[in-house]
Amino acid sequence: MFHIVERTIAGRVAAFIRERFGADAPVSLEQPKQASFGELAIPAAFALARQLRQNPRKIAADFVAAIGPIPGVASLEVAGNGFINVRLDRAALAALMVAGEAPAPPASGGKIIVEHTNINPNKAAHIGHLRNAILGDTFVRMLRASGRRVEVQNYIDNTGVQVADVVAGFVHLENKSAADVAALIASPAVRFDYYCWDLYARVSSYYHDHPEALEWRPQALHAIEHREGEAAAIAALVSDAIVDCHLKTMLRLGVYYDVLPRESEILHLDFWATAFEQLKARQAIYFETEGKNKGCWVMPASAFKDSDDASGDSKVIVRSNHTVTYVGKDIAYQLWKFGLLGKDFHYRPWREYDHHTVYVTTDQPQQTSVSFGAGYQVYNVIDSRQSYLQDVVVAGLRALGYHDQAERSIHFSYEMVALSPRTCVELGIELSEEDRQRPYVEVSGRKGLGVKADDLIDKLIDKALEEVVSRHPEAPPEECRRVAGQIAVGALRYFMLKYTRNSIIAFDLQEALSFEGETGPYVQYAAVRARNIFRKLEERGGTLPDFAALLDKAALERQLADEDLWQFLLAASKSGSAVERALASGEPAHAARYAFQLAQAFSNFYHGYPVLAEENPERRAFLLWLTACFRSQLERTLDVLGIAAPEYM
RNA sequence: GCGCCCGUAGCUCAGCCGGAUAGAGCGAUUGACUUCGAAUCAAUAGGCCGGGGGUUCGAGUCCCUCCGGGCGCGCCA
Repeated sequence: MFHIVERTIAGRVAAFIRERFGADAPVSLEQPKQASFGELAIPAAFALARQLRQNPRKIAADFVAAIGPIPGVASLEVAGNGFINVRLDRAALAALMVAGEAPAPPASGGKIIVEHTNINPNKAAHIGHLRNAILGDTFVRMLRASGRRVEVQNYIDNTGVQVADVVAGFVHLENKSAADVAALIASPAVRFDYYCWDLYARVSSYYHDHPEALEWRPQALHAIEHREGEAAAIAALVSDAIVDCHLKTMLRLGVYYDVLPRESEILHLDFWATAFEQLKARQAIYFETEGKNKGCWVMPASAFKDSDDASGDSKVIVRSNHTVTYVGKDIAYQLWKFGLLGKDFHYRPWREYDHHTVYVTTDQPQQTSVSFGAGYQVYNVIDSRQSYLQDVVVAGLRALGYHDQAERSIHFSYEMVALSPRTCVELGIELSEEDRQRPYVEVSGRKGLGVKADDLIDKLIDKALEEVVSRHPEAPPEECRRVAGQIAVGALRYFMLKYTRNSIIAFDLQEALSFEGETGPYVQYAAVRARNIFRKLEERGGTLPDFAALLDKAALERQLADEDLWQFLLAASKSGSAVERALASGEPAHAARYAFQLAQAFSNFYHGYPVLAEENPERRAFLLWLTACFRSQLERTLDVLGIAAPEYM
């Protein structure tokens, strides 16, 4: 509700600046440092001062004198050396809220594609993947909450080196046939993704000890690419089974996808050939005739680097053996995402969730009429280590003349998840003396180490279950387990979200398992307590008062004269504003922080104002109504973060 | 060597386009359960915002430089 008022004020101020000063300054509203300064501050006078070469304080004074009344605003005051502080009409804002939140507008605007997760389908997911998926999924939820149309893609590299290595392991180290692997997948006694996790580690160390074995890799890759023989059959079995494992893991966290575009279809539908023709025709790449890249098609360094010196290394797109690099395929894929390739996949349903179907690409024409891609804007959630390659992809678009699309290709980058030294020790990872001194240890490069996503979730659930059972010994076990699951997911999602994207997370088991302080469970607990007040009311045979009848403008005016109550209401009105801010800054962490602040405000309110014990009827109605506001905003914000509000805790 | 990121309280981090007295959580110390459940709340201590220069009415935020740390820079993906 608050952001609607915010928007009204910003619009009115911008219009006023236009007509009076003839300037088109963008109007931003800030939150004043202190609550006593009012609810909003307009710093516009500073920008105008520079333009008009006048004292900002004087401009602010003129401004306040001339602007006239603004709906929802009680007063404007000049403060500091040129701030204009806004005091809202408390009862007016509250009356809007009593009348009810305006219905969410239908999804509008161009389709936004968010690609995330993108795990190699050759082994179980680990904590680094969790950060990717949680970040991507939360961003998707934020976009949808603000009325954007979104399509979620999870790219599957089912023909790459990592799959090939596991295939080589099955063939050469384990002498398994496709039928053996199929039996392994079907066996209830085997966790296939964990099995492959270990096998992949074994293959890697075997390569290390027997370098000659490395030739297995190109053999497997060739077989997979041409769909020949046992190796190709095993590769298909492995990647399909592992994709199912990944989707199941992500489902535990409430992460869903719309479509799984696969590398195999990019190959077999000749996406690259089409992109290659475009790149050659527009001279975005050229055939190198000399130097170390002789015989390759390359993109000049000047296309993707700022420096104008041509000395930088150009990027090979097509190798001298005529095969295309990863970046080349990625350019083709990015073109498809914008509907610029002039080609499309075919699609078939892959799996069915609650009431949601995930589609997968196929090279065979289908009956279904679904379509994907052709987005207006594209977010690629990929860790920051790949920013160089992402730059090359965007440069490819630009070199083809697609400047707008290049602008709307956003590398939604984030830093890695490392482990804290003590967590390494706990997991039995040997550390050098140097590592022990570091704040964190990067571990994902060390094959077979690291923390599996499902293990972590299980550990969190066990811990939460202990706490739930100790508090509710009488509750049925399955119910406790469900609540524990919600708490575990809340803890994990919040932990991954509370850091801004380019902060390295030093993952610490103890810290992640802690349910106190700035955590998901803290926010969940606030939501539970808000709900409990209404449950208690019902248990005592009370009924919900008619808020609209009891809380007229005069009543709201009386109640909101209490500064603390006004601050509480204000906090509870800002969820829309917080999501918009998080979206604008591209930081889901900002939404997470708001959730925490809201929960803090409620806990504070909870202690200071016994709602049900209140005897004055108007006051009691108001406190109940405020509780309802807190409750709906807490639940709404948790939902945007992908965190459930449990029945009890 | 080149490019990108980071350096803020003992620890982990916020700090929105440059604005008012730099904020949280954890840890420490001290209080609050006969109350709508203490997974909570209140209070205290803790800061040369890595160093130095600049830009201006005004810098944690922008520019330069130095120091310290991380990550990239393949005809791997």
